[in-house]
Amino acid sequence: MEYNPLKLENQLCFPLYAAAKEVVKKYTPLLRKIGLTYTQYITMMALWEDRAANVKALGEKLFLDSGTLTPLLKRLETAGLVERRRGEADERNVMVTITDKGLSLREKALEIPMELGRCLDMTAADSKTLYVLLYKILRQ
Amino acid sequence: MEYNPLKLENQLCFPLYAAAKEVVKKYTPLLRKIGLTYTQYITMMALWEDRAANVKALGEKLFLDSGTLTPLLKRLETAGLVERRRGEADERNVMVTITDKGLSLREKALEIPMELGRCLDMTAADSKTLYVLLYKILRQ
DNA sequence: TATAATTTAATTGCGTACAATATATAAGAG
DNA sequence: CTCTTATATATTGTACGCAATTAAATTATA
Repeated sequence: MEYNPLKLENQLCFPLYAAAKEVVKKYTPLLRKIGLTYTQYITMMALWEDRAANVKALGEKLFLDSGTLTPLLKRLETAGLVERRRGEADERNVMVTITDKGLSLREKALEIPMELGRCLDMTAADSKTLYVLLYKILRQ
Repeated sequence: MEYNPLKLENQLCFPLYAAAKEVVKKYTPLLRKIGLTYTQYITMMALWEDRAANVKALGEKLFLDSGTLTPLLKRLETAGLVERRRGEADERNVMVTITDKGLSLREKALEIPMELGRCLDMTAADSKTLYVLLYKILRQ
């Protein structure tokens, strides 16, 4: 029997693609409670770490481009979670700053990682291995 | 220093989400040559294995629902790669059948897995480990 | 066997994703 | 000090991706 490189079962990318979607799907009902999508959630996570960043820096951190971030940030702004302001020194930059409301949302989000962990059910060792391998891919 | 569950660095889902997108992005220029998106590509892969399947079966195999598949399959039909026909025994089903053109596209796609492998650059052992872990997630 | 419950796709609405392009600002070259 | 080049966002267009709903066909049940 000849090896078939186009068999779904022989793909590495397919389970990567599918697993990512399935896990994001598990987040959805949890994030709904705090009114965020998954992409908005990781954006807020970046801003919970550093209260301000320009679009470019956010994009590099989150692996997203302005085509995704600009409308997303406008939605977060409409929700009162962030502010967007053109940079004063360099007007090409748009500084995104988290608001008090955005900061306080963090308290409500604190339970989410643990709740998700419960429905993911992987050993610590497997999680660590997976984590390392995924960052190997991201570093390329 | 207290453990911060909401740090991007401490997430497992984030690199999963980001790596999946990055890998799909690597496929894009290769798939463009044969006129497919990544999702269309895995759909064709399913049909290269089994020349016909209904939407439900495709959805289960590919982890996609009809909201994604219906318009995607219509595009593949417009491109002449598949045919869609209501089932005769059970008219709820829509049978998707690959055309000759769809079958012959497989030849052009044969190089893609190897080309991608070259720009992914993981050891066989790492690939295998990752594969197993991703399917652990998918089985839940 | 009439009716209720289930199943299968399609549709709707919203939010990503991203390539390609446009626009505005800033930096660099001559 | 112009003119070119580079940089940072925004916009446009296409294609997902999925929750929720709808519609039609089938199956189960009283």
